[in-house]
Amino acid sequence: MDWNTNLRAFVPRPESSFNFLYNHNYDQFAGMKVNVVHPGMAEMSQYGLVPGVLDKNSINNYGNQEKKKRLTSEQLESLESCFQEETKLDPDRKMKLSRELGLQPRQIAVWFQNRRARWKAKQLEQLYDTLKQEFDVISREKQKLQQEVVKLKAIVREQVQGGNRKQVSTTDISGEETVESTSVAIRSSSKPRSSTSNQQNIAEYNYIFNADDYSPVTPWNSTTVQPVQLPSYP
Amino acid sequence: MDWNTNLRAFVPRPESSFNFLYNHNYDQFAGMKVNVVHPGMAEMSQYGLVPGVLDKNSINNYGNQEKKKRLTSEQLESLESCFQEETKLDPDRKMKLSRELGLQPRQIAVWFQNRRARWKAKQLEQLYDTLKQEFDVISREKQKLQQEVVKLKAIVREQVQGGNRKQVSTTDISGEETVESTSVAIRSSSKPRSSTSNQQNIAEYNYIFNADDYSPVTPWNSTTVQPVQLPSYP
DNA sequence: CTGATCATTGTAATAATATTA
DNA sequence: ATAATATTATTACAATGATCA
Repeated sequence: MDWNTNLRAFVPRPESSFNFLYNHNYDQFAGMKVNVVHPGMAEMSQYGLVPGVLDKNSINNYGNQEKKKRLTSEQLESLESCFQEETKLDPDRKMKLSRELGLQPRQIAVWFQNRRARWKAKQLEQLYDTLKQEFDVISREKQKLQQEVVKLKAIVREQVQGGNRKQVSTTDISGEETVESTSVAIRSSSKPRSSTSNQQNIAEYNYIFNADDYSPVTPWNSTTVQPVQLPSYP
Repeated sequence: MDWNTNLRAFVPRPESSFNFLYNHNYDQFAGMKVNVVHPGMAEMSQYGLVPGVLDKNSINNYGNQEKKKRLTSEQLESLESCFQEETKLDPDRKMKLSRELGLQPRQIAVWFQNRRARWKAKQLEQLYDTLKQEFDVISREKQKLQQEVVKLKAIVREQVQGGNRKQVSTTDISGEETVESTSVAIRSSSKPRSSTSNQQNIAEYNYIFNADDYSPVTPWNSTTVQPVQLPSYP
């Protein structure tokens, strides 16, 4: 029952289509071979007419000195455009690509897998950049707010003092919970490189607005940009 | 540390902040070509090599397909500790390790290369996580400040309007610390869930008080999350 | 050496199929 | 025959090893 109800949620929507670039590797000795992983399957057409292709049902058959890797630029183009449409690879397209590009289905699958992995890394990098920018923005906004709060408090205090008939004491006001004077140390973007944006950050305003006489309240040094010690590599 | 110990019971799904990048819900008619699934390439894989005694993975010798991969935990330990001391690998240590671990010098070098490269990636991920946390924190702080500003302005306005007699009720002020409604529009690391929740309340304050010299503090929703696009990776 | 790739190994998840109570 | 359970095949992904430019 329902062998198909499961529709994908997610659908990232590729978009952006500047797949120019990504074209290094102009064949020349291109392909000419591919590990024939399993001969049983149909086509295997493959330009692999080279001897020694025989194989052994075993998965690996590096027997022939041709470990020729690197797909041709044409193959990459196709794969790439397909990937843009959909990062997932359904059996249909896999076989289609397999035939069209003369690659083993397994290779198609692997390529997509690796592609997704690489994409994830890129995504991460991009996410980091945007987050960083937003962080900077919000940091500034917060600073302004802090300044504003200080000013407002000054005004209030002044008003109160100016009109002594008022009952409100300044302590009542200053006793408010505040998050002012929180050190907003902008983590200097130490992210290695950013092919796209990577702006020379705004590391200079590391100072705190330092709300005058109000208690700092929670030092909050979460921004301890630890130098990131070496390994662990979990 | 142990970051791997080959014999681990498998790390229970990484669970990093980037899971949203994946579907983790395979499907898409997993079956489809049921039937006719050639049995041939069963993978009786299993690397049963004795640690330390393996030879090289040089271009596999005739028919002697050594699929051996995966270094033993012992080898990894050594490599790891060496890496801790120095991420670079000088010829001396390379040879030393080669002998001690029974691996080709080339393998040692490769391991170090990969280790260095992959360590970088991990670093970025960590950076992201920490930055995100900081972002969340600062978001909340900003929220509080906004609320505080609103209250302060209300107070000021009240004082001004109230003229000489009007009093500022302390309750207005004291009630200010209960600003726990901070469901800040934080960029959640999980899927781009739009948080169109609160954060509208404080909208009108901008003019209740001639903000001439008081910084408006810009848009309140500047930190809303945009659906990240597919980065087309080139 | 670094970066980018291709590929393999080991797990987990899941759906269709086969087997069993 | 039917529901529960085991099996099988396939897909996804992380971690790695190794190669190429």
